[in-house]
Order: sequence, then structure tokens, then C-alpha cells
Amino acid sequence: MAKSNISPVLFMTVDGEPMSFFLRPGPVKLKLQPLITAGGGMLCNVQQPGAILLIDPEERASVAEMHLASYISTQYIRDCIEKNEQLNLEDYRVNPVVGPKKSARLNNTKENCSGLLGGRLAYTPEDDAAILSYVNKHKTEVGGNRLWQEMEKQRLTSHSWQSMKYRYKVRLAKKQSEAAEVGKTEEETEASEEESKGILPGIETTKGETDEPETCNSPQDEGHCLDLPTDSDPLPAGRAEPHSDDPQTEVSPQKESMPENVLPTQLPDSSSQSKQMQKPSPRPEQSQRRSTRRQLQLDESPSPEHYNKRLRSSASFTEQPSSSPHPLKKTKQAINSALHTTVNQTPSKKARGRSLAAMAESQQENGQAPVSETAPAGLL
DNA sequence: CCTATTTCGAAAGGCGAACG
DNA sequence: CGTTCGCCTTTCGAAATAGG
Repeated sequence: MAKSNISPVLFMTVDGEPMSFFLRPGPVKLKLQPLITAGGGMLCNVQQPGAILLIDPEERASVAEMHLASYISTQYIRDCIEKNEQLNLEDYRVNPVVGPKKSARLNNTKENCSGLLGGRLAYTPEDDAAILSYVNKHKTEVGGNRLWQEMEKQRLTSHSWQSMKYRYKVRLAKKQSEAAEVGKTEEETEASEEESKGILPGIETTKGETDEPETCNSPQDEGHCLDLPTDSDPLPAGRAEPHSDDPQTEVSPQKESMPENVLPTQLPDSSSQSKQMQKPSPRPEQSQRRSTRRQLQLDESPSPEHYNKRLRSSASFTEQPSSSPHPLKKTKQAINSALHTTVNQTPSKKARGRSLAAMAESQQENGQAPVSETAPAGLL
């Protein structure tokens, strides 16, 4: 494969974020590393949350069957380069996974604990710790939902994002604030504290290993236990020690915190957000958050079509996510809506949305304009 | 520039399990 | 058996984006 032919953004998400891959050390890794890097991606030395686990098909034997599901064949890289386009990862999954996390959680570790027997899953210290550490890194976003959804996406825990959020609000926040008082200076302090307590093995990625072997039984581990392995020993089965010494192991989980390897291509996303401020108020953040959000979406829908479509919008905030083109509009709308509310029409929007959805489904082409409800809203 | 549509954030209510 | 605690799901309101 000629490095020169590789698109510099081949392994980048739509928002310009480099895709992270993890591959056990070896000749294959040596071979692929430059290619991935050339494509704008990054090959991590440790398994990070969002990292795509690669494995050479020939080495699959070295991985426990149950863990194979988390791996993507290195052929993916080759094919992407060959076709010069980002292919579907699922097509290269070594062993297509089926198990939904929900079902998995049923056999959760807490059989004897007070957890749940039925469908509910109690929070384990690992879950809490993972959430806390994650939140520590994204303090500015705690107020919103995006962060939590991210967490869910990354399978930080096997709970829904709403659940995690709730959990955080209700319990963790307290703990955190307490801890914060103790060591206000740096958030890390807290995180490390947790870790040292053994509660938190490795930030988000983690969950796992810390102190209980069972951890690997938990649902998440389906996908996450595997995440722990480091360069030296990616195999869950093989690793006896949780780690915790290796500074770069799981201590530097986030996508944002994966610098070393390649160009950090500063992501407007997390970086800018984290910088925000210590959480002023949810609103002010919005504008910036929006753009980020958008990018996330792009990230998820890499299809060319979408790309084009969005490009337009992205263009507006290309380099300045938090610029100001929108605020204007926003203000206007705000005013409008304010007026509207004052006058009346509260339900308009909602009703509209609902009826729309309903209508759309039930009478796709009944010719009934969903706008009906909107009319009044138009108060103009 | 205005209107319509989509998405996000937040809150409330409901459901299930454990404990007294 | 009743009460309390905790998690999950659904609903409501607001803002941003896209299209005309």
C-alpha cells in the first residue's frame, strides 16, 4: 500500500477527529501504523474508550472467542486504503456480536448484592467511578445530555445515559463536591483518589478490572474488559494485573487525552468544550455545544450524502464552532417565541411535532399537510 | 427572511425491588 | 403489607438547522 495514495482524512471522522485504533504489537502493527497515521488516524498503544480494536485474522486464535466480537479485522485498514474510503466497520468484525447490553446486564455481577434480579441493574462502584472520572474530564458538560449520551455510547457503564445522569445527580455529585472541597485545585486529584481507593481502576475504560475478577462477567466488559489490554497484553485472559501503574494505560482514556501517538488534530469537539468554563449555565454553552453536537452526528453518519448535506452547515462554523452566526438568529427566534408564548400557542410546536410524527407514520401520503396545527403558530 | 423540521436538554412519572 | 429507594421511560419546551 502506498502511503502516498492514502487520503489524509481516510481515518478521520467527519469532524476531523482521528479515528483511534488499537492493535497488539507485532509486525502487522508496524506495517499498519504508518498507513493509519497517513490516513489521519491514530494507533494507540493502549486501548482507549473509542478505540477500534484491530486484530490480524491470523491471530484471532490468540483471543478468547468471547472477546473476538470486539475486534475488527486488520483487513479493514487495508481495504479502506485500497478503496480509499471509510468502509463499514461491522463488515470486518471478526465475530459479529449480537448480544445487546441489556440482556447481558442481567447476568450482572451482583447476584448476591442488593442489585437487581429482574431487569434493573444496580450501580457498581466501578460504574460510579467510571462516571465520576468521565465527568471530571467534562465538567462543563455535566449539565447537558450530550456528555451522558457519549458515555452511553462508549459503554462506560451498561446503564442508559439518563440513568447515569440521574445517578450522578443524585449521588455522585455529592461525593464529588465533597471531594472537590478537599482537593479543589485539581480535578485529577479526585480522580486519582478514587483510583487509588481501588474504586476506579481506569477511568472510563475501565471498569473492569480493578479488584474484582467478576467484572468481566458484567455486560460492559463484553466490550470493555477488552478495552483494557495494553500494548503489552491485550488479552483479557492473559492479564493478571489490572494495571494502574502504567500511566498511559487507562489513565488517559478519553479521545481527547490521547495525544502522543499522532497529531492531536485538535478536535473542536471535546477540547473546546472542556475549555468552556466551569459550567456557567447550560444556556450560554448552547451555541458552542450545538456545533459540537452536529459534529457528533456527522461522526455517526459518515455516509457521503450526509456529508455533503452537512457540509453546508459545517461550513458556517468551519473553524469557529462558537462563532456567532447563529446567535443572531437565535435572538430573533427567541424573541419570536417569547411573543408567541405571550400571545398564546403553547402547544403549537409540540402538537405539531407530534401530529407530524404520527401523521407521517400513519398517513405517509394522505396528502394531509402536517402543517395544520402550525397555522396558528404562525401568528403572523 | 421566514417557516418547517429536527435535535437536544430537562423534568416528571412509573415500575420494580428491597427493607421494615 | 406498606414504605422507601433507585432506575428507566416518556413527555415537554427550547434552540439550531435546512429549505423555500
